[in-house]
Amino acid sequence: MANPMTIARAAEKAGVGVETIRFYERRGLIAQPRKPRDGGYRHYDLGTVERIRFIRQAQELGFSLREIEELLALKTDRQADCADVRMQAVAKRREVERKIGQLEEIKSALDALIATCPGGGDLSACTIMEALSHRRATTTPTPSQSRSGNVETRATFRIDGMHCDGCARTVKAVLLSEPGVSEVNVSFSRREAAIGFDPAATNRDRLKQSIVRVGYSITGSS
Amino acid sequence: MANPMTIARAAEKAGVGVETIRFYERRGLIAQPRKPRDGGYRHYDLGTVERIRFIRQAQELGFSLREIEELLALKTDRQADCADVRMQAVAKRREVERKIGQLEEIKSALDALIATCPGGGDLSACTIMEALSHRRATTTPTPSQSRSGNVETRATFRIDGMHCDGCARTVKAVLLSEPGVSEVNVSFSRREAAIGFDPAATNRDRLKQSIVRVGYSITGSS
DNA sequence: GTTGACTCCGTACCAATGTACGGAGTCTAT
DNA sequence: ATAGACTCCGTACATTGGTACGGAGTCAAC
Repeated sequence: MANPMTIARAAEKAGVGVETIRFYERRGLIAQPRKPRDGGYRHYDLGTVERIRFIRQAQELGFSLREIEELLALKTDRQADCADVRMQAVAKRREVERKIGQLEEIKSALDALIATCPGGGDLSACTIMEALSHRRATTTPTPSQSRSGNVETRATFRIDGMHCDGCARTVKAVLLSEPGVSEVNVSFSRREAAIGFDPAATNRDRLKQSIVRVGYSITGSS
Repeated sequence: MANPMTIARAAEKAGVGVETIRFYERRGLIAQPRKPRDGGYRHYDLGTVERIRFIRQAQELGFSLREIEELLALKTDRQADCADVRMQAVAKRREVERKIGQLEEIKSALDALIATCPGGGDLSACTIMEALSHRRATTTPTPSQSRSGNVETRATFRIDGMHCDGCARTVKAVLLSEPGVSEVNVSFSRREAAIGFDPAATNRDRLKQSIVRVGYSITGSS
């Protein structure tokens, strides 16, 4: 072995800093290679470099180290199924979508403020400052949660990710295949699904999950 | 004075916790009212409550405490002009827009991953894990990767099953997530995909497969 | 056989935005 | 006058993802 890979070389190959590797080792994301028996420096192998690259790729997609830990655990789990991974990805997409939505709201609010601003002059006339002082929160109040008996219940979900009527049909079919669902209307144009179901046989969360599992996301419900 | 406003009441009026007020005081965002001469508890006035509300409103619009500090400084500055405030708002909007763009990119990448995933089965077949292990960073466009001396090759596929522009975008995202693919144009109206790729990294069959896997079919190629 | 680069390890620190704790003082109602 | 609630103050902790430092050991080259 002419040139064993020490930590700095591994870091370079993986595109991270030496301290970052040590940090990942402390976090348990990667195993710390054992020192050679005769002492001296640790030797890193390509598998570890690969693992670090995996971590960075996942980070770029918005996964946190904690989530990546789970992904890596799946990797070595013989029982693990591709569906597990897919669910993580779908959940993450939903999260990203939610964040985008929030930022869009912020942007509109800023747009509105900027639009009304006279653009100059005394601060006392500044509509932005004015607005910041008195604007009401945009956050929605708590909806009342009426836990019903076994009467037929209705739910409406706002769905993101549908591209066309074909997508809407897929969603409808999936919902109809769920137990306890009696009636479904999915509108592609309104991006929503209206569902009638028996609360004794299923619940909103199960319905949501069934939609998410086929690759769409729920951005609201009523 | 019947009922002086102590910190807990101020906190409640402002909609924050007591500790948060203390924290803002330490940060210098709000002044700490002086204790009455006879000792005892501090009295808060409505101006302070108003100021705290201002802070929270600005936070909701994405301003950091540091930025809010500047905004608040402007507030008491006789020289300050409305244009200063407006500039802050415009800068913040740009920042928000940039963040949205980044998240959109992440979302597309996730979309592509989710779309290619078989949705179940052994992990070794999981395209998401596969992609995370080998996906090239999106941050490095590296357009002139001509290190291999390979010729860029072009292919055009005729695709069946696309319903809308959303489908076309899906196909595009999927193709771009394939290794070796440098350029993709998918036209929904013409039902075709034009692809530029590195023949050393992939081939026409792999590209076709990636399209078929997400639910479309190839009816011709050139 | 020494110099310079690198590694090892523990620990401390960074940013941002709070939250929590503990002990002592104070206020208010009964 | 005493219980219970509240305040004051300083300090520590939480979260996320690393960076930085310092002293000691090790390796390779000249």
